[in-house]
Amino acid sequence: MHHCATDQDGNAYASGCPTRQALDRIADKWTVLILGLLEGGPMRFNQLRREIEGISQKMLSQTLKSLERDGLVSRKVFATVPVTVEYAITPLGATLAETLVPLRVWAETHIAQVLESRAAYDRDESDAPARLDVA
Amino acid sequence: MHHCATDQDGNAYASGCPTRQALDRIADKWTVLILGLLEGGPMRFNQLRREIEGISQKMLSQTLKSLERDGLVSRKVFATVPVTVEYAITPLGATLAETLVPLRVWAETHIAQVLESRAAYDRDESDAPARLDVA
DNA sequence: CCGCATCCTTACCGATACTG
DNA sequence: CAGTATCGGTAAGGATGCGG
Repeated sequence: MHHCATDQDGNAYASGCPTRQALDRIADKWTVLILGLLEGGPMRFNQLRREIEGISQKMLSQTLKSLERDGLVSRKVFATVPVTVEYAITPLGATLAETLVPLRVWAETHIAQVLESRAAYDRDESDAPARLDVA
Repeated sequence: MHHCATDQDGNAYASGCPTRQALDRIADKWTVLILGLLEGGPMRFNQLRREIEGISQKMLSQTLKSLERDGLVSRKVFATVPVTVEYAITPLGATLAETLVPLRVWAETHIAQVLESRAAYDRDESDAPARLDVA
């Protein structure tokens, strides 16, 4: 694996490397979810809001704006009586969304193992308290 | 796309859905980078620290611990004079790391377009401050 | 060498209120 | 309906120092 093309000083992941930049872009609570939804077709603001449980209006607005800024999502306004705004994924955004499909598949097939491991770890922690603290 | 198996109320992404849980797991600054490095073979603590530019000792320690807790990374201690600790990716972690390869590829091939779009957006912003949208 | 504990500053993000 | 603006609590995370 070659990691990072802009590697200047021997580090696999320099701070300005494309992987780091892409990660900084998508590594938040909502970006991937929004991209995943828009992959299925254009949606309106409050439609997205309803679909994504727990997102605030502020974060949805903010995330959509940054996605539009980065050319991953497009925004179209319709001058209807109460104004209508439709968000759609761009071709560029679609290429990104595609790379994230395996992640969703992994989640559905492996997340149970993760949760199980986590529970086991926590159980051992409380069984052997003398190891780290208390005592 | 069917999105979420645990969808109870019509939402595509319920808060307890596997995709959300997996996202919460990897959506941080460092997890994906560490997984990517360990995919190439076991590494010691300070070795990882050197490879990942900008990570603090605290975050590396913290992230490794949570990865171990979730069964994605294993930790092995060698009782050498100054103690040696080796981290390795687990089979489960490897399945996750594999799903993230397309993301790194995407980053290297498309991040330039994103940055370009971002620059164009910011340029238009300052050119036409009174403008809201394009109808 | 590995990693935990503490302090402290920042930024995230939800709640609320208000505009077009 | 589709946002923006502001406030404030909280948690992420860097810096430093200590311990095994």
